[in-house]
Amino acid sequence: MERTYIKDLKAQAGQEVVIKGWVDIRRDQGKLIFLDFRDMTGKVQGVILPNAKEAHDVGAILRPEWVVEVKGKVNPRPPKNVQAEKMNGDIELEILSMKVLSKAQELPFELGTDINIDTYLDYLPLTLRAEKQRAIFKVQTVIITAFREFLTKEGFTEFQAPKLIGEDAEGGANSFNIEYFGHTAHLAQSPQLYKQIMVGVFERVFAAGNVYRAEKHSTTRHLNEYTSLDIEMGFIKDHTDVMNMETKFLDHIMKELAAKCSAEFKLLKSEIPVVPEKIPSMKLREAQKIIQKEYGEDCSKEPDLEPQHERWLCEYSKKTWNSDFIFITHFPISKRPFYTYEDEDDLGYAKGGDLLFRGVEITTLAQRIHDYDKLVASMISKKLDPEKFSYYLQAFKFGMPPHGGLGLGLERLTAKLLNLENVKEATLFPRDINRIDSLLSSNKPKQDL
RNA sequence: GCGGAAGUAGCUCAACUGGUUAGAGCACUCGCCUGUCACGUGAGAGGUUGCGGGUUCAAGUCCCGUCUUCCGCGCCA
Repeated sequence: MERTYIKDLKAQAGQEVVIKGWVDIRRDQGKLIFLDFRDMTGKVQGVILPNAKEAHDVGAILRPEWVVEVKGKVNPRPPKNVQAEKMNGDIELEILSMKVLSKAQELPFELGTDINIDTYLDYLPLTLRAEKQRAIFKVQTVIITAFREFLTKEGFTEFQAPKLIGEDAEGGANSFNIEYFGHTAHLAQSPQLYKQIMVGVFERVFAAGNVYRAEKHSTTRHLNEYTSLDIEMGFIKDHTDVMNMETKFLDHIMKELAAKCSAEFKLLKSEIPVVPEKIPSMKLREAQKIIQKEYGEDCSKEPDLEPQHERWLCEYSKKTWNSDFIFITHFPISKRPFYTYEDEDDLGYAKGGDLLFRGVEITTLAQRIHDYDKLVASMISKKLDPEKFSYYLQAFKFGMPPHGGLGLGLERLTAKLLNLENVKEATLFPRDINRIDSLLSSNKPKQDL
């Protein structure tokens, strides 16, 4: 008999069907045993009636996470037992027979109960199965898909940026070194240089891939491996074209989430933000004045925003313009990377900035220098050796349009969208300073093998 | 790297100013239960209180060292 997915059971009322999945919960009442089953499409309650002897024998030994094949009859529930708010709350599967496809050991904890984050991370192959985690990563998939859809429609071409980088790594201090056939190579900190090269090829490009930062930070918003959603576009007027493009793709993402993930947002008790037609935007110096006026802290001499400042500005933006988003532009050019374009009308400051969302920075964007001589001069002023970037510089030697782009931290966006306390909860298998799965964790729990 | 907090049963947590045999809920084992849906219910098993040293008649509790984790900061997305 062919497998029926749990979401389709209702249409099979009165019929005998076979479902396959996991045991979610067992409620054993002796003569009556209730079992909730889960497959990729949903959940359903099964009931073993007293006369189903063989099914009863199997049902009595089943435990959570056992994998089973169940033959049963789809029945409407007795009216007083209907649970209208639940999926399949008006039907149940009368279990006729069951086959155990795989047993599960005793669980270290009940799925879905509160556990500490280190326990959560120690047991990811199990904890990721919980309803909350599946909701988080479904939302994340919808974000990526919507990002792809929108940009493709806008004429962007997706490309795969290399993760193995030679000498021309942007920074150096915070890149991972790897042994590469007798040389030292690096893991990519960003697809930046490649996406600029690709502007020379396709004008508009994007990439969604992992990047690596060898930074010894330990916060709820940092990862050593994260997913960067990157775009780069040619023939722009200035950085505001990039800001407008980001506004539009964020709007599309939020609309897709509203259409496809309302149940997930409800489960995670979070609201889908509205993207204003024009996201509030101000220069760093204006933002610093607001901080002084509203919050009484003088940070006007600082070249950057501190995490507390970012939280304040988001609070202010929400209060003043009812926006969860705010752009802060024109950071000192001296603090930005060598390829950043200086504003001719505001010398010393960058044509670009950050996008803040619900208290954290999720994007850095800018117009880039497209003139070969200016770019080389900028490298030299930053004490970088143009020789090491000769490969990248070819793109500029051979003609590049004015262009700009952005990078968006997928896990930060996901975490803030869903009110998650730690960005690690928005990462399937987070890498941090003391964890690659369990490999770096010296006091991990002893596990039965 | 710096600062703060914490480490007690498989998990989540209690245990007062040091004082009987370190407790509870969930999970687990063995029963009872024909409408549960976090089922209920009776009993049971489960501990080197992270590790090492010290003070004390007595240490989960106080002191020193050490390891680990979480949170904050710098840096960043």
